[in-house]
Amino acid sequence: MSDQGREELAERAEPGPEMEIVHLLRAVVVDLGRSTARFAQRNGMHPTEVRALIALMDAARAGEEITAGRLGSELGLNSAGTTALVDRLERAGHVRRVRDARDRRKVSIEVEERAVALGRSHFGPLIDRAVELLRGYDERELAAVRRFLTGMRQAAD
Amino acid sequence: MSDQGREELAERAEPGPEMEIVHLLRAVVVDLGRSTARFAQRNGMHPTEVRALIALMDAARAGEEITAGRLGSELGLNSAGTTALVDRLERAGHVRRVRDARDRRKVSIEVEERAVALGRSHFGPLIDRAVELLRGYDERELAAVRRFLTGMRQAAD
DNA sequence: CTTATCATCTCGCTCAGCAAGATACTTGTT
DNA sequence: AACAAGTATCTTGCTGAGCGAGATGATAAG
Repeated sequence: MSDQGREELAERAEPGPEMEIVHLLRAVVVDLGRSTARFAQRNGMHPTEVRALIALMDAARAGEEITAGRLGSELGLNSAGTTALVDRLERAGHVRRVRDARDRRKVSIEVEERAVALGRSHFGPLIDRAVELLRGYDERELAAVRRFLTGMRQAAD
Repeated sequence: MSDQGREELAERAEPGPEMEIVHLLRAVVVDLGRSTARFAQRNGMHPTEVRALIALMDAARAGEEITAGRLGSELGLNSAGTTALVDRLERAGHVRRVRDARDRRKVSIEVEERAVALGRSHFGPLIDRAVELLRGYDERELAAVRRFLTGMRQAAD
């Protein structure tokens, strides 16, 4: 037990290459957050609105219809907040409400082309840069990055 | 010009292993954000307050004194918002104000031990998991992850 | 000693998000 | 068919984070 304690202490004192990467990942998360906030502000949006658009585009890419309620729970908003959010997005012309034909209580949210283009204009270059970087990687290096990110994703729960 | 357009279209249609990793990184950012939000809520904090604590601990690790003003600009808040933020953190006992002895206009912010422990209780396991994951990596794999993260950080500006 | 500049704080306001409840539609039961 | 219960969204009134403008206190320059 006291050996265990001493080992842990030593581990904290000596950073090592693993800790460097942990801090690097945190820095990436912070910096991407900042970049997203800048994008939001430049376009008169709240960060939550950007998060909503990203969630909507993700769903669209996966071929899923997304309703107001599902969007809200995805973002951790209650129903009132969700309604207000969709109102703002709709007023800004980023999104449109479509009443579901089968279950007319449901409202599915569709992203306007305009919003997709806007998002691409900001995140496109960033994505291009990432792809460019990764093109120089061989199979084992790609696998290493993939494994690390997948592991971090699971650890976040 | 139309050839260019067709090529671009083809590139979007065929994702490739690079795009998979880009989406994975985005997912990690989103999931870590969610995890941070959960931590904030469980402890009755606003996300901004958590961001502030992280910024303060970063500064402390780097051995820098951080003033109210510097913290505010780090977080993109104006002076009024910064004062309110520090008020809340101080009231919750996460932080204390210390008037600078040399320039008595300045107020440097110091993190209480309690807040450090709280942060460790949530992010500690996540960090441990990351270190554990990376222990299995050889030098080239570590370098690949490091290069990718560093590149993404630079691209975020 | 006066004026300019800087760091922080105070005041009044705006607006995102919450809690509670209303409205509209669907499904199951008798 | 009629009614009750459940589900999805919207409405209302409120709390509180953050902003703009300006006050206060401290330092620096003339």
